[in-house]
Amino acid sequence: MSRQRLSRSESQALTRMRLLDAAAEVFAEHGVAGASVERIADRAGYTRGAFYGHFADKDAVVAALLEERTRREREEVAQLAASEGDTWEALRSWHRERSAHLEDWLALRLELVRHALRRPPGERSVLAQREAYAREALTGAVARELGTGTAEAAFTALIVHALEDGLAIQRAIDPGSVPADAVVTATEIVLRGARTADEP
Amino acid sequence: MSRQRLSRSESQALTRMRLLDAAAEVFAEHGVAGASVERIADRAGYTRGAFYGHFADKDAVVAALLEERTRREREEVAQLAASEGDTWEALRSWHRERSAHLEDWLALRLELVRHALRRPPGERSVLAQREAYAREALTGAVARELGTGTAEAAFTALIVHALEDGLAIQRAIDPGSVPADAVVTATEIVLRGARTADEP
DNA sequence: GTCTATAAAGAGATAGAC
DNA sequence: GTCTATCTCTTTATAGAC
Repeated sequence: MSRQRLSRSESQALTRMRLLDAAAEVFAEHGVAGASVERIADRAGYTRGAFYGHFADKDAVVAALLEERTRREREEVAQLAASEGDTWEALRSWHRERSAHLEDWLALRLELVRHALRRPPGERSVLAQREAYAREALTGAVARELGTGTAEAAFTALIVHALEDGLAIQRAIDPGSVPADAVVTATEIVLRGARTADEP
Repeated sequence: MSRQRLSRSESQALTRMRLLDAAAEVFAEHGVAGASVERIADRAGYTRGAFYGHFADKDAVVAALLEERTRREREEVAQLAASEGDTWEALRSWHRERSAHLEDWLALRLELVRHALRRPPGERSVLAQREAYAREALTGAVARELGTGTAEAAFTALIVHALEDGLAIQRAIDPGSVPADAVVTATEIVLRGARTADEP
């Protein structure tokens, strides 16, 4: 690598990645439907010709973006799960980091959710799998925290997972009314409630 | 009213309402940016001429829609709060009813959230006020349920409020993994956790 | 008030030059 | 691989008829 001339496939991949990142930004700003191919290419520093050299159309870039983000997230989660220390604490700091770019993240996330929901149920699988995977990881952490099996922990994990979106929305709408670490505090409350439910 | 000929202002208001309802549907299906004025007018049974007779442009109908839905929700919440019976149970059944048209509701809701987030923070007030009002109503109900003051109940109410969006998203993505009454069950868990937190 | 007609701009997608 | 040129279709918004 370093200062060497990029090989053909490397520069190809670079352009593709630049276009993907640009698309993510423009989607977040204007929405998928409101983002023109020209704007995306322009943001990446190219013209439309380059765009169509890498993607068949706008839908293709949405699909590619969803898969790329899903893959990236899988890697991050896998890393968290493999870490030796406190998995729960690791997940917490992950959320804290995310809250720094919360608005951009939420905007893109809502766009991808909306886009997935617009197609028939059978074709929502990429997003559904991403969600399932994230929830599985959370379920493991919750089960460990509560000292129960995964079956009992599943619903609690769902709540925690759902809170991430829900609180992000509330914080984006009115940052003053939602603390930056609301997810962490809320998760503690939910875990306490789940613990109490186990011992009636 | 009844079978009498509509007055001028009545028929005017009727057309406006039809256009608003049509806009809500089309926004939910195609997104605000993906919805053309012609589609909206067509859905309402008119042509674009009628549309431009009532709204300056597409942004105007989004603003009107947000205000109209906010007003409608305020009335519903006010009715709930005024009802003699168990306010909490009334809120629950409200959620249950909503889950029937969950996808449509969520689609429109996410569109309006996205649209609000696309403008500068100062201009998000209509949605922010709507959220604040809903949360206030919830805070009252939570305080009564926990037997605490509103200050202590505020954060718990925020969690419950956020869960509504978060669980709706999860259920829309994969209905099989989220029970229809998940909000109710989750709320019970959260309340239990909040109660335990009060008595350390 | 709502329709039809139309002007003007924007966007998707392809073809050919380099 | 990426650019410029171009074709076509869609959309916005206005103007004038009824």
